[in-house]
Amino acid sequence: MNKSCFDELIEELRGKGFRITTLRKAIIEELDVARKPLSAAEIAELLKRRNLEPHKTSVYRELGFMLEQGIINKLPFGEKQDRFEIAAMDHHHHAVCQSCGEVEDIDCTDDIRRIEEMLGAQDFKVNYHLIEFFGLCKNCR
Amino acid sequence: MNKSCFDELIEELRGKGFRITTLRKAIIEELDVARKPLSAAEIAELLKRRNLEPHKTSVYRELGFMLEQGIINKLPFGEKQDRFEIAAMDHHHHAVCQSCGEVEDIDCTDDIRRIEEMLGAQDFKVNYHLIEFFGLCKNCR
DNA sequence: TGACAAACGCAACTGAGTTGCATTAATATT
DNA sequence: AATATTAATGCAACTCAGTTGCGTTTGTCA
Ligand SMILES: [Mn+2]
Ligand SMILES: [Mn+2]
Ligand SMILES: [Zn+2]
Ligand SMILES: [Zn+2]
Repeated sequence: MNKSCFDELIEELRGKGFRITTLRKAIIEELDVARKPLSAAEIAELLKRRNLEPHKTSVYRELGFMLEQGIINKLPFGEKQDRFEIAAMDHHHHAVCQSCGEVEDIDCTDDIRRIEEMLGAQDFKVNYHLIEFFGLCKNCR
Repeated sequence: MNKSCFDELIEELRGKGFRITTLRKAIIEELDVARKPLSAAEIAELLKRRNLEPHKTSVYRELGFMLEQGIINKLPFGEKQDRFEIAAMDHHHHAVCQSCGEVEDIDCTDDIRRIEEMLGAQDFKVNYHLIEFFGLCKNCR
């Protein structure tokens, strides 16, 4: 259970001279509370429940901004929409339930390191990797 | 070095009663020769060099058909376009060069199995996984 | 060689994400 | 508190990958 990072992120942005807008706070908070990768449409839906209805352009621009600032990561799950997750947690991957959509964080650093060492030995320099598992969670199987 | 599977695939389709059209043959052959994941646009470009200029609808429909038949797999690399690869090779993953686009097949079955066993122990039943590495190949680093 | 359905081409559409530009609002300054 | 500055926003129009409906062509087989 990773702790909230809302306050730290807000302070980081304020410190860099960026404005703390209603939308910015709300998106960071939703991502922080969700603690799992959300699509732009899912974020928009969550914002609606707070009576915020920003234009989709603003949501995408804010997500783009947060990516630039390294606050979030973009995770392609092989769906049509991209998904976004708070970056301020230890590097990890996911087990995604195809039935209920639940997402479990998984740590497989050691196993991945082994693969990347093998690639390194073949003179391939890994910059990043895409590693996600899909199936059925314990509630849905 | 995996051997060609063009003839087997054509016979399999003929046996199932599907027609062997110019486009169908050409797409299978391009994927078979390329031996790496190709996007629909890349396939269209390769077809042009054979003086075939099918409508993009036909390319997408043919790729859809081949997916249904299990002849190819769709691999989301986190790019805008999907990529497609002949399925008739042993299950594997890729090291993709971000500079020259070269793709190396990699076998990391043992390491992945370890992760999936861990997930199984947590009662998560893995159906499939998405595992690709991105970086610089030995020629580009 | 002709009949038939699978495959094809075309036009129009969809849906996620982007761009240019005018307007609004968060912050700094007075 | 009022004002100036410009980052952030809203809107309309766009892009681009992929899809759909439908009429036409063509591979296969009798
Ligand atoms: Mn996560
Ligand atoms: Mn491959
Ligand atoms: Zn589930
Ligand atoms: Zn390279």
